[in-house]
Amino acid sequence: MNEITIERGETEQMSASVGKRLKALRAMHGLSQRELARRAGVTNSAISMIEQDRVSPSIDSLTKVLAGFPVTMIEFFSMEPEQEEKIFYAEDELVEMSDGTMSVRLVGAAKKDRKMRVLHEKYPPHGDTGEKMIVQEGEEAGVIIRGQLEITVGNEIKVLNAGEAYYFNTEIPHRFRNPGDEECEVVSAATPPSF
Amino acid sequence: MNEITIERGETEQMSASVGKRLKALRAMHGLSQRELARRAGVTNSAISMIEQDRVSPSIDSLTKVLAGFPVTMIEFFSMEPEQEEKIFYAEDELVEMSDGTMSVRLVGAAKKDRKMRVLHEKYPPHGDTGEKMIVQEGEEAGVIIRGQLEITVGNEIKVLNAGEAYYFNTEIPHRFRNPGDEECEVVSAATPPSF
DNA sequence: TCTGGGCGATAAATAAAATGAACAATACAA
DNA sequence: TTGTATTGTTCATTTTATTTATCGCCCAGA
Repeated sequence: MNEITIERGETEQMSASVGKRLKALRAMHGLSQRELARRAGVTNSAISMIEQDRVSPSIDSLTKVLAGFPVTMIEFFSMEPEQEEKIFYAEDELVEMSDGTMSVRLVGAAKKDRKMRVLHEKYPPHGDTGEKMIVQEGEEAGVIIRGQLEITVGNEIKVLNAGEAYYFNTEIPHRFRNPGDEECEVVSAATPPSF
Repeated sequence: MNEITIERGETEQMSASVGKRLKALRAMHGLSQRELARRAGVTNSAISMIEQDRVSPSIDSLTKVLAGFPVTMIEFFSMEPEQEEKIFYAEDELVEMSDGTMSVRLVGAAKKDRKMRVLHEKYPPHGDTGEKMIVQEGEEAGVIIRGQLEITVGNEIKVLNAGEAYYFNTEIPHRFRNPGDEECEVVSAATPPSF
């Protein structure tokens, strides 16, 4: 096998950005290297070296460092060094995803790499997500604002009224229906976002 | 300072079970230490030592090892079981998290290992999350149902009215305030859940 | 202008992890 | 039985990470 002589660190794959991640995370929390070092029980030098990607920290030391925030290992690796984007949305800026019958407005459509799908929904009288049950990996929750919503989850059915709420795993087949003669208004959130 | 002589590995916190995790993962895949080592491009000795928790692997080498399956760092640290739970919540079943001034009701409080924090909030006139800005890892979104809500995110401030919405990263310092004389009703979602 | 303190980076010394070459224990075939 | 793999482990050595002690820089305050 013809090996190429490489600079240290070239093998890095996902851990390539450990330094950048840590630096960004520290900036977000407004801590200096020394302050973080003190909280984490390591030296500022170690943090300096890690942030420059001049070393690949051991699980032990990275765990210690992250505990200084505190942030878990999972959160750390899930974190995407991101930046600026749209924050506020006027009612007509919410992306309309109407399928003809009901009104569905997506919050944060402009946001790249969203971790949730938040919707402002309006079911017309007798509006329905359809006969065939929905199945997706993830979780969904919502609050009924106005009117009534019949929710079927697995073999459970319930009509929720204004002020009531739900939270379930979307792997279970489910369906939403407005059984009343009045429009039903709902705000829901789901993760991970299916769109 | 009176140090206690400790066995190596006593400092371990969350990384304490790295060895067990790896061993279990390898068993699941039916690989020998040497076979995994070959795929991962490390030595079998390293894997042996890691599985015995006699060393704390560097991010570099653990990444290499996990690539042999392949399994991501996140998946590795996420390995856990799950179960069933409550789906529907009456209005008075939403867990009240009032801090005196404003009404905050948590959807899905009973659900273990929730990935979101969905709230039905009611800000009294001039209700406020306080002077000191909130900073947390994650994302938050919401829809204004009734009244007005002034939201400060970083150095941006905006008053949102009924039907308007927001979506932003909670690492950016932020604050919520009801500037009006009317109660403000909001449904919000955040991930990961802070409680 | 000087001083002191905090900042991040660095060099040399030390501690720890990864390698390479063994080892004993097991299993299985000749 | 013997021989030959394969398993996981151990140890000496090499390589890498972390600490200790500094450096130069910038800035607030005397």
